[in-house]
Amino acid sequence: MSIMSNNNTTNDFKSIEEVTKQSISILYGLNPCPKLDFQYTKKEYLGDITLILFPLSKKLKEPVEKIGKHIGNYVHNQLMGLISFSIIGGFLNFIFEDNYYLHLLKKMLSNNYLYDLKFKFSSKNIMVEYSSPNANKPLHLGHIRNSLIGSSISEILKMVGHKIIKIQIINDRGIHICKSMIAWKEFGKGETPDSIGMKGDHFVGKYYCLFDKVYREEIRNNSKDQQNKNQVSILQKSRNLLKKWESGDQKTIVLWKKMNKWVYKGFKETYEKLGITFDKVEYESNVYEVGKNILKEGLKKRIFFQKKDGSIWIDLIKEGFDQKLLLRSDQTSVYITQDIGTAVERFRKYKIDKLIYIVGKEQDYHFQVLFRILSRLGYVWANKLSHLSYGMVDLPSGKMKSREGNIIDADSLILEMYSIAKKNLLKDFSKEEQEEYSKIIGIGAIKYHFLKVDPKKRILFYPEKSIDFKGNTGPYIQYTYSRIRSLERKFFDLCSLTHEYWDNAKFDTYERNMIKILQKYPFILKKSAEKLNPSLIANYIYEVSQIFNHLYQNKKIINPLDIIQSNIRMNIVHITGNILKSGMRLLGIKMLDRM
RNA sequence: GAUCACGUAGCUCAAAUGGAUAGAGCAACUGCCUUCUAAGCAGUAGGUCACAGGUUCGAAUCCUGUCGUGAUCACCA
Repeated sequence: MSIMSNNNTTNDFKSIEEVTKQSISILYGLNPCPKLDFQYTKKEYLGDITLILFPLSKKLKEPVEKIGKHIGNYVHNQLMGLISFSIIGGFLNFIFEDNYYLHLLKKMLSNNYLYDLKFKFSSKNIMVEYSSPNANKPLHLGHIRNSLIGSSISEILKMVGHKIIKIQIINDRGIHICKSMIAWKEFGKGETPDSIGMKGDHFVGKYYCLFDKVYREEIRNNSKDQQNKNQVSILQKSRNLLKKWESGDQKTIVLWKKMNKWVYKGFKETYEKLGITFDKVEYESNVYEVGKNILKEGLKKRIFFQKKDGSIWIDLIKEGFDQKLLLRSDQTSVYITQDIGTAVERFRKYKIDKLIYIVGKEQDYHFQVLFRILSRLGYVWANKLSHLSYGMVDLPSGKMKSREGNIIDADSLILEMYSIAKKNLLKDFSKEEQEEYSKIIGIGAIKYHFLKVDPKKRILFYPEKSIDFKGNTGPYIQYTYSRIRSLERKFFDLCSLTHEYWDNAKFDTYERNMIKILQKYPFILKKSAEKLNPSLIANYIYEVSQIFNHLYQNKKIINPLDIIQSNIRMNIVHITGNILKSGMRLLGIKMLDRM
C-alpha cells in the first residue's frame, strides 16, 4: 500500500494548512505563526483552498505577489506531486492533485477517525440547564426549541471531550400552580386524567385556562355590578391556597402532589417522544428557600439594603441597571431569590467549571442582573456562568400565550408530523415498520427544522407550512442516509471494502467534492462547540447530503465492470454515511437504514 | 420613553476572523423513474444584503445616524 510521494506516508501526512503555517516560520522567521486567512476557493476560480495574502502583506511588508510565490513554492516543494498553485491578485490558490485527495481519503479512513478527533479543548465539567417548564400546562413550541438546543449542545460538547451534566428545574410551586389547583377544586367534580382519557399535563393545563376564564368573567361582572365586591374572587382563593401551601397544610399538599404527578407523567411522555433526557431534575419547591439565607448574609455585608417595609433590594444603578427587588416585603421569595439559591447549591454540590443556562432572550436582563448579584456576593465562580439566549418562537398571530389559547403544544405538533411522514412512506413496509419509521421521520423533521436555525435568531412558525419534508430538512438527510445504506447492502453482497490497488487513483469532480466536504467535519464540530451552535452542524450535514446526491444521481457508484473504481467510491460513500449519522446524532436525530 | 437584539430573493434560512462575481431550500416554471430508493437530480427565473454616511487595499459582516420589527425595563415567572 505505498503512496506515490517522496516523504509523505499516511501517518505523517501534512495538510496544506499545516505546511503553509510551517513555511511562515521558516521563510520569514515569524514565530509563532500569525493567524492565517484560509477560505475554500470560490467556484469561479481554479483551486480548492485559498490563502488570502493581504493581511500577511501588511505584516511582512512585502507585496502580495512576492509573498504568494514564496509560500506557494515552498508548499509546492514540500508536497511534491500532491498540489499545485496559482496566484490571482492577493489570493494564493492551491489546487489539490489526485494524490492529495488520496491522502485526505486515507486519513479519514484511518481507525476511529471520527472518535479520535483531538481538539484543543481541555476537558471541562459543564452543567447545562434547559427546558425548565412550569408544572401547570403542557410543553409547547418554545419548550421544544429550548430542549432541542440544550440537548444538542450537550451532545456536541461531549463529542469534543467535555463532561456534561444536563439539568432541568421544574417550577412546581407558586401562584400559577395554585391557580390550576383552585380551578380543579372548584369545578373539577373529582374528574381525573384517567376518567376522561386526557394526558395529565393537558388536563391540568385545562384547569389553568379555566381559572383565567373565570377570573376574567369576574372582572367583567364586577365592573358592571359593584355589589358583587364582597364575594371572594377566584384570584383571592388561589392566593389563600398559596398561603396554605406555604404553611404546609396537609390537604393542600396532597392535592398539589396529586396534580403535579399528573403533569410529570405527561411531561415524561412528551420528552420520551422527543428523545430528551436529563441527568438531574431539580424542583423549585425544594430549593426556593435556600436563596433567603444568602440574602440575609448579603444584607449584613451591606451588599443589599432593606426598605422600611422589610423588602430587600440591590442597587445596580452604577452598573447601568436599576434597583432590583430580591425579597418581597412579606418575606416570600421572588424568582431571582431562588435562582441565587440554586446557583450556589449547584456549585456547592457539583464540581463544575461552567454553567450554561439555556433560556429565552426575554430573560437577558434577568441573567445579567443575576450574574452581577452573584459576583457582588463574592462567589469566585460567578464568571463561570453564562446565559445562552435563544430567540423566541412566535406564531403569525403573535407571541404564544397559553392562557389565551394562542399556542401550539408539543404533543399535537408531534402527532401531526407523524401522520405526514406516514402518508409519504412506501407501502411495502409492515404495519410495525410504518409506525416506527413515521415516528423517526416526523421527529427528525421537527428537530431539524428548529436546529438548522441559529439559536440566537427568532423563529416565526407557520403551523400549516413551516415544517417541510423536502429540501433542506431532516427527512432529506435521512433519505440520503438510507440510500447510502442501501448501496452498502448491495455492494457487500458482491464484495468487501478494500484499500488496495489505490496507487495513482483518479478522482472525478463528484468524488473530489465529496472528499473536500467530508474533511471539513472536525472543523465544523470545533466551531459549533465553541459557538454553542448546532445549526452549523445541521447546515453542514445538509451540504454533505446535497453533494452526495449529486454524485449518486450522476454517477454509477457500483459498477461490476470496474471493481477498483467502485471500491474507491464505496469508501467515500462509507465515510459519508458515518459523518451523516454522527452529525445527526449530535442533533438528536435518528437515521433509518431504509425508508 | 430607555436599554438590548434583529432587518439578506415572494417565504424559510446560509455566507470562516472583514475577502474575489452574496448561496441553498420552499413556492413558480422546464425536463428526468425499464438503469444503485424520484422525500431525489438537471435547469429557468427571482437581490439596491432596510436606508444614509464612515473606517480600508476590500464591508452583508466593524462604527455612527435614520427607519422598521421584537424583547425587556413588575413585591410575575
